[in-house]
Amino acid sequence: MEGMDQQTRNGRSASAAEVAALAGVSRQTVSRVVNGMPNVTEKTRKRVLAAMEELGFRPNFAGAALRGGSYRSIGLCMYNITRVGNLATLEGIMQAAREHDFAVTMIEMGGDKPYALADASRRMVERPVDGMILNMNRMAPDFEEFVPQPGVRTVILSMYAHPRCTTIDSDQYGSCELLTNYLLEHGHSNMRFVAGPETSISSRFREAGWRDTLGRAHVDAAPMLRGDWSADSGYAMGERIAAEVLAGGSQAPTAVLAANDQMALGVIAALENAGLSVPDDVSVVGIDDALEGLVPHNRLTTLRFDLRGVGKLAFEAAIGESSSIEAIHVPSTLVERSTVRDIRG
Amino acid sequence: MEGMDQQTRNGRSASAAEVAALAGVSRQTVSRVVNGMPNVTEKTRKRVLAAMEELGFRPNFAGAALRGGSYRSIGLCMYNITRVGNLATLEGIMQAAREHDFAVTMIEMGGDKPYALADASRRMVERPVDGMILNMNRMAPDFEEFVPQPGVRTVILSMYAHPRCTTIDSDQYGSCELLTNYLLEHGHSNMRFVAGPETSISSRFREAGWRDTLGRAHVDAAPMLRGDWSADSGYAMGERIAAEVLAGGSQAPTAVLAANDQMALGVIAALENAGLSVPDDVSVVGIDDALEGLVPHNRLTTLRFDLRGVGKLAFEAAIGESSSIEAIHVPSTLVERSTVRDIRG
DNA sequence: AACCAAAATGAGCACGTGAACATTTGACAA
DNA sequence: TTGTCAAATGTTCACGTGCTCATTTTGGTT
Repeated sequence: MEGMDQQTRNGRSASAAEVAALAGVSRQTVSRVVNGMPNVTEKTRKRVLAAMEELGFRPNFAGAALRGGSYRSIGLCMYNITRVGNLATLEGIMQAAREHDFAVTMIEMGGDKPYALADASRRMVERPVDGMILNMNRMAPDFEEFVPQPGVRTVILSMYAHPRCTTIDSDQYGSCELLTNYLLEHGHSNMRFVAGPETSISSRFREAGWRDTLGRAHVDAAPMLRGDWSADSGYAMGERIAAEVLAGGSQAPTAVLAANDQMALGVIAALENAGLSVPDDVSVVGIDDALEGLVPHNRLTTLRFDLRGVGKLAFEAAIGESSSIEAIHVPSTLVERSTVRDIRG
Repeated sequence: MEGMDQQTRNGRSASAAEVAALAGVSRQTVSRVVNGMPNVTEKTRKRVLAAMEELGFRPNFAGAALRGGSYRSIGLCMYNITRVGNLATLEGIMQAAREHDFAVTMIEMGGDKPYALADASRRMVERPVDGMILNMNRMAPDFEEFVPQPGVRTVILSMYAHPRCTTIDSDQYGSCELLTNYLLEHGHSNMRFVAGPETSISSRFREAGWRDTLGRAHVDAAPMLRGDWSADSGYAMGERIAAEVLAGGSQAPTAVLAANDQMALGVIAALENAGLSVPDDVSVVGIDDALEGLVPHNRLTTLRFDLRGVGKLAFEAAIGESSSIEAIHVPSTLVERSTVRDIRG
């Protein structure tokens, strides 16, 4: 306990020079001990460590960085942490950072309107970071012409490729391609799609994946239903779908592809309330695999993104030496549970 | 566009000295322009700004911090970002940080076992931070004897008071006190409590709040049911409760207090599956208000924590000049929906 | 004892900045 | 023109560190 409350001169913590003076060695020897370099006698090392302990020595970050050049930290600019996907990505980034003994310096862009990448980049670059990851969940107005700060590797989380920065995202398009094919293979040629809000880029790519896949299979797409990601909006669309099913006829859908799990949950609730069975009457699939632990008896067939993988790749691209610019789409995995029935033959 | 791709010597970005040379002024004048100090001719200022633009000047963070002392950044050590509560708190912290033009430097503690506060503090303190917030969601083994790093204001997110650090948390104890009284006031003197896992501190405080409140009201507490926060564990407990209700008798419960919303959801599902009605046969309340948008027709009466408020207070305590040490418990708000029935009289 | 190589330690510089202090410039009144 | 004073600009120093290079010490061999 002793030596913990010592008043350090001037409010700053002790410097290596003071430790050196107390231990009776040179400052350089202290530096060697701190950095774990060889060529220090065990006896000397102990004396220095004791002095460090006594003074509560904290290596000055600025001094080290000024000399060494690296901050061992990457910047992360987030638009909206609350969104589930962003959170898991953040976790992937944090995990990779920990493995490399990096810290993550975060800033959040406020307001509701999409921010310019240049603004985020400028704010971030005045911080001690070795690289940066910019999250862009709505379309940034300056996406095409954005030029990253020289000397700071910049990675953008986006489905779109960029001429000067590596971009990374879950393969939103491919996810719906996969799910649509999955439903087609199970005999569901008449399906409904419940989209997310128009403003969301993910939503647009998911919709395109669904529409294009149907097109490639020469199946006509029924008019799309639009929700807002919430379970209640899914419920509302589910009521419409239930009416179509109950009305019968050749146009009656046999399956629903919802652009996220919450909406899928709403759709299922509406169908069941209308007296229909899932999957006996209608099959339903969602996207995100976000209901784990949240809902009892979760049985929704859905798609899981490798968001931690996205975070990990983003981190590695941000600190990587390779100057190659790539557009990486991380594939997702189908999670088969029991809301889809095979109606072939 | 011009001047954006210039090769900076040695990989480092241009220094103020180089800007000064190009602009034909002294380095100090550049410094004055950068920091917006007065006493610079408009003509000179323009020349300097042009030179900065041309060289892509980025003020060296380390140099400035070395001289100035402040990093305008606070450290945040998180145990598990994924937990819903932690996320909202993080958001509160980020928002407050943005208002003060601070960045947040995060590190995550890995592994499953509770980490020592001293470890987190040591790892954090070697980063450029002016203060730090330590999140402690399980009991840290060194909580009582922990001594914060000198010169770095340290705030702990915890229900327990600490002799040397300000602590802040949502009032977990008070939350269950409030809900228990709420149920009692509505005539439910026979209620069941579905607790979270034993390892969780929040869970322990919630349980104590429930138990003590019943004690103060001289009402006997029925044996506690233990879940693990998940909806499925709530469902399992709900089945037991349904059996008790259907068995009838004076010991049959009329209400359930679940320690979080997911478990409450599971309880409701089990009760309804057993043919019981909520709230006509049994009233149910949860805690967290975490189901918004996630579940269709959310009607759960629950309690909302002011997690953003917690984050904001934590940030302000971490950068505050006041050296007073407090234990702050942020109160929560009852969210009345329709899963509780008044059965008085 | 004398010598030598290797290990341990020390001295000095450079990093880029802000502040205190010193100097120059420019405008205006006498 | 000259003197005066404030504004503008320049000079020097210190911040705390890591690296390079110089010096001292150690331990073993002849």
